[in-house]
Amino acid sequence: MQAKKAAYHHGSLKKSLLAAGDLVLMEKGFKGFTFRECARRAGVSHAAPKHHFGDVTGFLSALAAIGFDRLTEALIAGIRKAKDLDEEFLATTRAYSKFAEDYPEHFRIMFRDDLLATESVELGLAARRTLTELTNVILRQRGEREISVGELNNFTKAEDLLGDIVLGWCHIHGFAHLKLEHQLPVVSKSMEKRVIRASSARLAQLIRRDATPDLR
Amino acid sequence: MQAKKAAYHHGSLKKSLLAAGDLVLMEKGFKGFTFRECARRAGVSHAAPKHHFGDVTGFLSALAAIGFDRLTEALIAGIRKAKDLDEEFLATTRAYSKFAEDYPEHFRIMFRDDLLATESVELGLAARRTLTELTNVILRQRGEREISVGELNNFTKAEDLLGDIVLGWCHIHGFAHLKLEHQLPVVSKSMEKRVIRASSARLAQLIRRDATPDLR
DNA sequence: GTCTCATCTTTACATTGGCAAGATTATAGT
DNA sequence: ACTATAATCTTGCCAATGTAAAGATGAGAC
Repeated sequence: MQAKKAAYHHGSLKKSLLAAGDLVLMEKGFKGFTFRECARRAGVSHAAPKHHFGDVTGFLSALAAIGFDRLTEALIAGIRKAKDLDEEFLATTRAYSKFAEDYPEHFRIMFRDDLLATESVELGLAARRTLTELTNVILRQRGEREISVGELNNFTKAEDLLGDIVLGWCHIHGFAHLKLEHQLPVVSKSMEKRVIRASSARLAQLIRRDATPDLR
Repeated sequence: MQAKKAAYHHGSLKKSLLAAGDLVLMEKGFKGFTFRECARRAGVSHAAPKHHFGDVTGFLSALAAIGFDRLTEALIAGIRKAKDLDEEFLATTRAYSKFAEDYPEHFRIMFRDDLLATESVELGLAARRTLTELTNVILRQRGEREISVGELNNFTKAEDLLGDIVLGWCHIHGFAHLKLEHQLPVVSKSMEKRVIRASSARLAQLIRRDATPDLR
């Protein structure tokens, strides 16, 4: 039945470990996340992961990269559904926040500089892909052309654009984070929805107004 | 010399443990934060903390409460230095972010719902004191009278005020968090300063403009 | 066909959080 | 003042963890 018997050399252990870690993170949370538990699920000894990820930091970095990729996809999917610029910024906020709710433990490790190997190129790339998507949201609000991941570095050097990115991202991220950690003064679900709708709309208007002041 | 010899009953163990935990958190970070290490520093056995804090969650909650108190103080101090409303919102953003930099590990556990005992009354109170301070920042921007901690519940029921709080807090918190975890596309220190100054100013203007549209 | 090296296992160790049972002493009741 | 009770703290224990070292296995190069 199973293609891979109990071979001494697993064959695709790295992938299996990542899949296991992904599940453990979702099922048991970061508290129950353990190198040994992941190894058990992958059907190997507890010392096996070392050759593929080094220490726990390296392993978490790989999982965080998966998280960023998933966030990027969630943003793209959310944006696609929006039918105009007003809706798009709100949709981005919602997609970002929904990701945090769907993958809370991923979200938490993704933004834990002390737990990650910041030199990891795949993690850096994944994070930049997400940032590129967010940047493009801002660029569309400003009525400017979109960019690719490779152009990100040049574009963040423009101070006014960076200002809008910070303005937008801080709001989006802050909302998602505060909501995830239950720090928002929640009165009711429906009110929260209206509030974030209004906030997003006002912020989007601010970005567009300042970007094209002559239109008003 | 030392007032308290090696008495079987420590006398003020709870305080000593909190002080020890505070130090451990700052010196070793959350990774090196250990129940036993804190007990060692307080000069008691490894099982002593249980009677005062139950499990680690309870202990962390107490430390998080200290963090919120410190944040509240930092906000008040930062706000005091500002000489007008424009500066005040920027000062709040800076004070909030500076706190995250000064006490990164506290900041991290303060916003980790899964690690804290959400039923802790002292933690809840400390968090509400911080939120009250932030609310008052918004209220002053809107030209309305300030509130005390006890009034917080009533005020967050007003949808337009809550909208402004969310707008302001998400920006302030998002910036502090993203900066702490090194996710902001930083080009240079000076540019970052200018960017956050501009962002804060624009947001403050937005809050004031919408609150008093007749003044424009 | 042999050699080399990456991959994986086994064993070992220091450390952790939590539990349980015992020691000590503060406090309250009489 | 004496005693009982409860709170506080210690000791000893357990299963589990991350990391390191040394050994086993087998894939691929030559």
